[in-house]
Amino acid sequence: MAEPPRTDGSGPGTAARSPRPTSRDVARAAGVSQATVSLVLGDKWPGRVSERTAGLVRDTARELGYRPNLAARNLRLGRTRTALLVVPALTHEFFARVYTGAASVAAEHSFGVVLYPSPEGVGPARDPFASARAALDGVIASSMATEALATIRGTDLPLVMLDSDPAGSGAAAQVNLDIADAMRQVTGHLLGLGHRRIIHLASAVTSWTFTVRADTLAEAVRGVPGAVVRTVRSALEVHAAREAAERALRGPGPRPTALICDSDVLAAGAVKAARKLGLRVPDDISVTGFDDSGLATALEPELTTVRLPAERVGEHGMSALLAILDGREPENTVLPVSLVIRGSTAPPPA
Amino acid sequence: MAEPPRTDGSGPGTAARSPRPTSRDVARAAGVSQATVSLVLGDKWPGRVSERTAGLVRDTARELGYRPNLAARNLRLGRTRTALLVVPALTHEFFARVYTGAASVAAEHSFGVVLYPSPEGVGPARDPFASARAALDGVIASSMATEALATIRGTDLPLVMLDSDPAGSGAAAQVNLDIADAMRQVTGHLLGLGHRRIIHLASAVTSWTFTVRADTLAEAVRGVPGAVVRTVRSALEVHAAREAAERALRGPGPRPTALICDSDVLAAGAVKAARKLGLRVPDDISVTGFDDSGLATALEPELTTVRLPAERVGEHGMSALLAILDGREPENTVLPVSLVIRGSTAPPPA
DNA sequence: GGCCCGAAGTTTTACGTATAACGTGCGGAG
DNA sequence: CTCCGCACGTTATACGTAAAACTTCGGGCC
Repeated sequence: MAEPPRTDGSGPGTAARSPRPTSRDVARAAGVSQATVSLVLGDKWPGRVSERTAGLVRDTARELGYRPNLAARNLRLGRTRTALLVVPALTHEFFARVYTGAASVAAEHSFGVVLYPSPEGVGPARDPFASARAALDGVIASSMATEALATIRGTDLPLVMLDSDPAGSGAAAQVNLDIADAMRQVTGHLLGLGHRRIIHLASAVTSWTFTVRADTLAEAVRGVPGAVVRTVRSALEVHAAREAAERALRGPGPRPTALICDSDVLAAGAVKAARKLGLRVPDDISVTGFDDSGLATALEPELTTVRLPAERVGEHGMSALLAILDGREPENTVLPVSLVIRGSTAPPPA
Repeated sequence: MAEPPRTDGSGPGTAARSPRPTSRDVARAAGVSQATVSLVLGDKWPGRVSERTAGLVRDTARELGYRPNLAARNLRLGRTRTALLVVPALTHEFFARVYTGAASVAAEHSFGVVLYPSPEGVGPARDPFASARAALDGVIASSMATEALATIRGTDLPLVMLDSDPAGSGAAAQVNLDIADAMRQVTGHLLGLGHRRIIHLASAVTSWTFTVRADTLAEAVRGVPGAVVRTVRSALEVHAAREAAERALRGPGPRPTALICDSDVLAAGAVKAARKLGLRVPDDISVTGFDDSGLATALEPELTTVRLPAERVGEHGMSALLAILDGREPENTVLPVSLVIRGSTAPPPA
């Protein structure tokens, strides 16, 4: 015979706890059947139960402090109204904002969002699904979280990809940022100011967006006489960026007059490198960021940067997933971005 | 009779999906009973099943792509190995790091962490538990997430509080940062440099830590001749902080020579305010931060700030929760902090 | 030979919920 | 009066898993 959960202290999760009341307890206390309780509390069958009984049941449930057992409900329904969001790291403001957006749309539809921040560096690459500890209805994954993608594809869960190659991502839907446009705007801005020697300070991670950025940049300067772009890569961290930028600025030949950075963090490093070399920003050298994170306006001068609608990415991702789960056709979105011109860019020195 | 989940498209979450194989399917395919499959895959009863059979089952499971249904497992076991982490907002680096720490310890024990970032401003205060969409074993909550606390206390879930008043938090365990010591270190550093007129730039949210900071600060300057601290409050945002700091610096009487800020974000605003008033940092005015977030080293000068072991907070919080669930006595921790002296502090002008 | 024992499975059960299927009175229409 | 239909409940299942309790079989021991 199966035994009830005991308080045998045989491992985490087995401590004694006063057992939560079940719908059956509520039923007993209210003098109705368990089904009636379920009917009332689910209130999706209007008129199925008389107001009198319904009120009684609701009161009883409140008194007993009844909370439906989600595990049981999930099992019964075969779905969980829970989505997995796979991102590289939450400490990157962009992804924290993506989560926020996704969670807010989810909440509107009584969905939950559980995170899988793929472990950086340390620790073995774990199984996103086991780690989530929740039965999932679908997955939203950033293409940046490269390690986890293989595992995810191994399931038949509906998948929405964020910022991934539109061709062959294997996802049921995609939400992309118009990165190419962003790069065109940045380049246009700098070329317009008169810059010709440009450094592209990029993240060390080669993802789809890196390729797009580099390619767009190359194409944008093509045909502009004297314009040259050199790509330098760095870890996504201020100090690493400072060193990379310093090396680049110290390189042989005429000094570049502008730095296009793939994130505000990298831009912060670039600014520090410039200062260290005695260059004023923006008088001697222009710097652009990417993300329009909190950093952008905290720095001095404030960063000219590309504003990314991070929350929108999460919202659209979640909406697309909901559409899929609903049997509707999901939208593939390309979200517009905008260049925010602040104080870190100016015409190059004469 | 109960019906199986249908693909009737009657709402989100009902889309057609190839049904996942169950342990029974694996059993059938392997020619054993369902119980055997469970026994093998749970592998916690060594020797219970012959190696031959076990291998067969494992192979079959792999072939079919079997993944245990967590909802069913959770129901059966009456626990979920899932904890809820309640924080104000993930976009604050500190809390993102707390999450990271908690999630890493959780992962080591096959636990999951689901987040409840209490909605800021917009939206009705939702039910953290309903929103989590997961059956929970316990809760770790920051005292900053004031709104959600009442709901949480309404349950009998084991609760670990972060940064809350040691007296009467109602939690089974606590993890605190030694905020008082931090404030003493900061004040000592500034007083030692010769500062006497100090502004305390604090967050607008009145939580336990605010009280501790203000009190400690007041006590630290007590008895130091001529030393005075004035508290100014601001939203946790660069621009708001800049304005608040500017107002404070423009106030009547001799100008303060140091600003103690309750977060790096506030410090960034303070630095901007100083610059706007034509004051050099640190020559004319000193500024200290709190958190040692990415901002601290991105700014120029780099911030003298209090380093908070955010990840440790999450780790200890999770460990304490695991201890409770395990029936062990949880540790109440007070984590040490350290002052990191960088370039934003110096002796006051002569 | 009788008996007990361990090994290796299998059968059975319960977890708590949602809902299909099934009563059961009562009022009104024919 | 009969019978239908509605309003309001109740009964009975099934979801997939873990594990206790039971079965079967072969061997060792006295």
